[in-house]
Amino acid sequence: MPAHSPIADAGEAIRSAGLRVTDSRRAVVIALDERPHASADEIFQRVVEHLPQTSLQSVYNALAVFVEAGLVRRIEPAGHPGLFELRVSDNHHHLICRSCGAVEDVDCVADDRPCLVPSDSLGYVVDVAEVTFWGQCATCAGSALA
Amino acid sequence: MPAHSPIADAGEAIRSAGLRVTDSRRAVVIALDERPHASADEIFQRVVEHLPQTSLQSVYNALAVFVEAGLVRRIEPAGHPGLFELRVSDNHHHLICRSCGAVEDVDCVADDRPCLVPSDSLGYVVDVAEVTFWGQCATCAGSALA
DNA sequence: TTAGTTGCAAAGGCTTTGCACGCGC
DNA sequence: GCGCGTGCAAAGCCTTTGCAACTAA
Repeated sequence: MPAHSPIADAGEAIRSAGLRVTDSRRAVVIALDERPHASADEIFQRVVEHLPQTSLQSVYNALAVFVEAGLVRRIEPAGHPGLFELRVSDNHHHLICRSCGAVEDVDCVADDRPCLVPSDSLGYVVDVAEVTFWGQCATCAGSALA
Repeated sequence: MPAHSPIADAGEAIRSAGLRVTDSRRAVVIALDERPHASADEIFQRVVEHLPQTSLQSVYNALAVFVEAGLVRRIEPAGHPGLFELRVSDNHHHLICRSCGAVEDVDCVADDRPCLVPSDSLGYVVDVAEVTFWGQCATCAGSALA
């Protein structure tokens, strides 16, 4: 398992988003950095390991604030609890396994980003295009020969 | 408001999906046909107008069965209750207003469907690509000058 | 007839809210 | 010191589940 280049300074990331730095918030950022596409509960489990007195509500609270500040992005696979991911700047999409719920990042198909422009914006001011590919991962597709 | 060509025969649509036809199911299909992108509760409200004894659970039940049978598609805008739509055959995407929650259908950008193929499928067997454009509708963008 | 559906009720999961104490700045 | 953030608790919303009576085929 790669060291996936841990975040340099979680506190700095939080501060530069204009937010106050606390232990729990730092722990949430680190947990999210270590494991992208984690659910609120998974993040909570990880945070508690280091800060046992942390509450699940604080994690939700931190996540809500991060999403608001644009530090974190929330994705919600239909039928599964919401997932959170740290990286927000690049334009990537998601590949989700219907069977096991695994989530993978994939880059946008073309560099002129065809997916980012709707055929008719109907007067809408569009800021984000979210693309989700649904299917089965190699493992699940292999075990289910249906 | 156009008559949006009401569904010819709701019962037939249900039957050809291999399902048993009941009053509530027909009412759900009609409600969905009259108002695409409706939530389970909205559908329930409409169904109750004609079939007062119908329960919300039956609506959920019918919707679940329809989704399973491929008659209905479920979309879930982050932070909002799940929405349901009848048309499933064509390849269209959604434009969602963050402010008022309005949902519009938009066609896929290109006819060779660039959005349907991830840049790297990582061994996944992809069956559906879901594209959601987030933004603000003309009305909301106009009232909020932020 | 017979299996599939309904209606009623209750539980369940995920998430948000309210309030007093404590900590970052 | 001031105000935001935390922790604890409880409520909230949306959705699913269980079971007896009913209805489509």
